[in-house]
Amino acid sequence: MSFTRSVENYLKAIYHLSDHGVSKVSTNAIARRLKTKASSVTDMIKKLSDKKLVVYKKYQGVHLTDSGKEVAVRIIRKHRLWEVFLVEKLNFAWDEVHDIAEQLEHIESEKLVDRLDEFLEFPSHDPHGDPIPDKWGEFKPSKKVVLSDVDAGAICFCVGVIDSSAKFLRYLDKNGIALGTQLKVVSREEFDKSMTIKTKGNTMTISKLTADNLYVIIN
Amino acid sequence: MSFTRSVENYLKAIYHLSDHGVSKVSTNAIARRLKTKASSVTDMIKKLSDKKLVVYKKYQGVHLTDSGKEVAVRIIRKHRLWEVFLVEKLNFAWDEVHDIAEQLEHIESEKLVDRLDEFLEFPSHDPHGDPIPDKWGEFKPSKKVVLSDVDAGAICFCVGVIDSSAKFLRYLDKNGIALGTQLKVVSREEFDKSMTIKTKGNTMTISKLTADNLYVIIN
DNA sequence: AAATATTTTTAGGCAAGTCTAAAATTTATT
DNA sequence: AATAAATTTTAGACTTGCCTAAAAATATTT
Ligand SMILES: [Mn+2]
Ligand SMILES: [Mn+2]
Ligand SMILES: [Mn+2]
Ligand SMILES: [Mn+2]
Repeated sequence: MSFTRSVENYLKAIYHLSDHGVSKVSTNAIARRLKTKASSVTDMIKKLSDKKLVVYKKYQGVHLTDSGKEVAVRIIRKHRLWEVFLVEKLNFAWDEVHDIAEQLEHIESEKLVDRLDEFLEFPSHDPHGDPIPDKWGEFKPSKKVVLSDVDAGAICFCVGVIDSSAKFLRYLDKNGIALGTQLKVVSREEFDKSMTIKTKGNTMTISKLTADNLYVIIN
Repeated sequence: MSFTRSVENYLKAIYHLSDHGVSKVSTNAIARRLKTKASSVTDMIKKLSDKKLVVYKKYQGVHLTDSGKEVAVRIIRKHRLWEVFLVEKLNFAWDEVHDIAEQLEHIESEKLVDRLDEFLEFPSHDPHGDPIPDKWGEFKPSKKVVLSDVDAGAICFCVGVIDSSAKFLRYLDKNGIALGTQLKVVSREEFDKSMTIKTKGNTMTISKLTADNLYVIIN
C-alpha cells in the first residue's frame, strides 16, 4: 500500500500525539501539530477512517489501527535514518536536519531504506537520541532517560539535552561531554544528588542540575 | 522560487525534449513522455506560461525561458547527483536508480545538494554517463560520444551502451569492459572500421559494430 | 441545572492536477 | 484547392487537500 504525503504526515502526527498509538487524539491537537485547521483535520480523519487507518467516532477523537500504526512507524524509521545520514555522512548539525528529513521520509523504496540502513551500519538511535525501529517495525527496548535516573554502575551514552542554552552546552563541551559520548555512572551521592561519572579519559562529579538536563540511553 | 513536483517534472521533460532548451516542443511529445493526456499538458502549459517559465503560442508548441531552463537544470543536477549516490554509496546497479532519483530530485534544500555533491567528490557524470551541471548550472564541455567517433590516441571511459542485450553485455564483460572502464584508442583501421583499444590489463581489437554500441566520455 | 465557552463538525468554496468527449486548428493527402 | 487525418485546445467533470463561516455537540462555569 502506498499513501499520499499528506496521509503519511497525519498518521505520523497521530502516532506521536497518542504516545505510540496508545491513547486517543483530539482534532485540535492534530491541527495544532500540522499547522492546519480543525475542519481540515476532520475532513482527513474521515478519509483515514474509510481506509481503516484510524478508528473514529464523531466528537470523540481518533486512534490508530494496527495498519495505521504500521504506516506511521515506517515513516518514522525513514525520517530517523535520513537524519543519521545527514549528520553522520553530510556533516549537518543535529538541529539542522529535521526539515530535510521531513521531506526525505516520504521517498518510496523499500530497497533504498534497507540499503541506507546498512550503509549507516544499522544505527539504533537518531541524532536526537530517538530510537530507530528495525525493518519489521520493532523498537529496541532501550529508551532515552534523564541521566539523573540512571543507577550506579550503568554504562550509557549521551543522546541529547533538555537545557540547550549556550551556557550549558559550553560547560558540557569543556568537560568532554558531547552527543554520543559514553558515560559510566560511578556513584551517586544521596546527600545532594550529585553523581560521579567516568568518560573515556576523565572522571568527574556533576551536579543534580546537570544530570537533570542530560538525556542518555542505557546500553 | 519553489515549484510543485508536477511543474518541475514538466520543465525537465521539456528541457530534454527540446535538446537543452533550444528547440520547440509539441504538446503530444510532452504527453507521451510524462504518460499523461494532451489536454492535461495544454492546461499545465498555460500555467507555466503565466509563471514565465515557458513561451507558448497556441498550436505552436512551447520552449523554455531562461528561468524555466534554470529550474530544469537544477532538477537535473539533483537527479544525477542522487543517482551517483545510489550507485557509489548504496551499491545499486545503474539500471535500478532512475525511479528513486525521480523522487529524490524534488527534495528542496540547496545545502543538502551542495553537501551531497561534496560527499560524492564533485562527480562530473552520473552512472549513465550523463554530465552533472555544477551549482551554477554549468555543464563541463565533455560529452558522451559513440566509441567509433573517437580519434586514435584519445583516452576515454565507458559510460553506457546502445545495444543492451544480454549477448552484448556478456561479450563486453568477457573482455573486461564495464561501466567506468578506461579505454585508450590505440589505432583505427580504415578498411573495416575496426579499432584497437587498450584497457588496464589488455589490448584488443573490436569490430565497428561493437564500437558503434559503446558510449564513452573523452577525458 | 442553566448559561457560557470551547471544541468539533458541516456546508460551501477554491486551487492544483488530472481525465473524457467534443470542437478547433494545423498538416498531409488526394 | 478541397478533403481527410492528425494534433491541439476547450468544456465540463472529478479527486485531493485546504480554507472560512456557521451550526452542533461537548465541557466548563456560574
Ligand atoms: Mn513529512
Ligand atoms: Mn529526530
Ligand atoms: Mn521527478
Ligand atoms: Mn541518469
